[in-house]
Amino acid sequence: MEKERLIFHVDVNNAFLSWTAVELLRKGKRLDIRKIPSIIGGDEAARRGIVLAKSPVAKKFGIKTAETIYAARKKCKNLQVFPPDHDLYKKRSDELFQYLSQYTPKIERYSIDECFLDMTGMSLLYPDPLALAYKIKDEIKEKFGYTVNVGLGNNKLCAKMASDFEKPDRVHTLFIDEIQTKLWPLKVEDLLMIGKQSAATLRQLKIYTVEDLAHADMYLLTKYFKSQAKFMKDSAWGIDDSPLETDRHALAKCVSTSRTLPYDYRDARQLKKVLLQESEEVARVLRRQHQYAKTVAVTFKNSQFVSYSHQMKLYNETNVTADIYKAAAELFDRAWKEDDIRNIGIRLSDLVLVKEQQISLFDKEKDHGSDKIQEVLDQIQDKYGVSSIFSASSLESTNKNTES
DNA sequence: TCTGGGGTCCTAGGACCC
DNA sequence: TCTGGGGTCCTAGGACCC
Repeated sequence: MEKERLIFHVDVNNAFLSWTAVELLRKGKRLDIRKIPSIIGGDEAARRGIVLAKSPVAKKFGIKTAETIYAARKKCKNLQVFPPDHDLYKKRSDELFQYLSQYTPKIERYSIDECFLDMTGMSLLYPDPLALAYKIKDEIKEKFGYTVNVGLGNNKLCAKMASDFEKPDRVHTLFIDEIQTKLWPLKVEDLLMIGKQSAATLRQLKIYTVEDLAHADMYLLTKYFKSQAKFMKDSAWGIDDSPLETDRHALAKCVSTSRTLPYDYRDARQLKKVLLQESEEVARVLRRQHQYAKTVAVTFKNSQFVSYSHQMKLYNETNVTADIYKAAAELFDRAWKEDDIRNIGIRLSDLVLVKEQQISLFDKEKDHGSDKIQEVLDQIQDKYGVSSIFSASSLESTNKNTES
């Protein structure tokens, strides 16, 4: 018989807001913004005005993550809005990951503020899992000044569902023998991977709770959810065999970036200029990870909030800015509907770790040469900023096509 | 002062091949 | 005379996560 697994899920409560609160206190601010109606929100003037995180008090006013700050203010007049600080969040996230790594090397960084820990077979070291969970929770509070929820389960799904139960600053379990009492009473949309669309379809099928889903007719589910049906039904029974992905980041499957523009652009040159900057950014991420991309995509969101995209497969994988920009510019020319563009982005996918070397020795040498040059350029840019050197030539040469 | 940004995975349809 | 069909690759779009 296979041994039962034991998984912890650690989830920072209101991460962006908590981390900002701790930082403000550290800098001498008296007020703890976790205790007032407050949110972390994007820059409204830059048209990024949505709620990124909310305090428990703000939540009581009915404020929801991802809604507009405008809407949030309507719900709460004296709402305090603080800007995000992504560098700070990255630092806090690294720090937390380092701290948790002392308990097990089998740790998955699921997102900036969530980790899975595989504590299977560690009963000699930690005979009481629940006590360990409380220790972790309390240590984090004492050491770092913010609270977390810890969920325990026999797999990732259950651990994650458990950490979501009651917040903040709590430890919960959802072991396999607790599924019927703790999971089944929940609304079906509370289940991981059941979003708005799926929930709406399920409602039409008169499936409202996780228990309803657990007993739903498989034939009916399959008709509406195809291959997802089995996954959904398994979830309702707390079944999940997925392994921890300890090197998730190193094996990224895609790298992307996009910008909401300060106003809607309708000028090819202006839009391509943004694409060039974005090409540089995503290319550098690839180079840092020693990855190469085989597929390049350009994504658009127009003033009507309609999204569309075009992608193409390259003959040779690359992480060179000029190659990526060239592909992006070509895709732009093919795809852009000459509408007003609110957001434009680049996505690189089909990533590989090692470049498949080209036919001749000569090509190899050449590639090595350009890799070296690129490395030096990256170092200079790291030191003096991205705008210090820029291959303006690549912009000029590709721009000619659309100028006229 | 309306609606972010970075990801993963799946599906459907067309092209192409045998 | 009445239109196979399975497999693979590629692209566009969408659902879902934090």
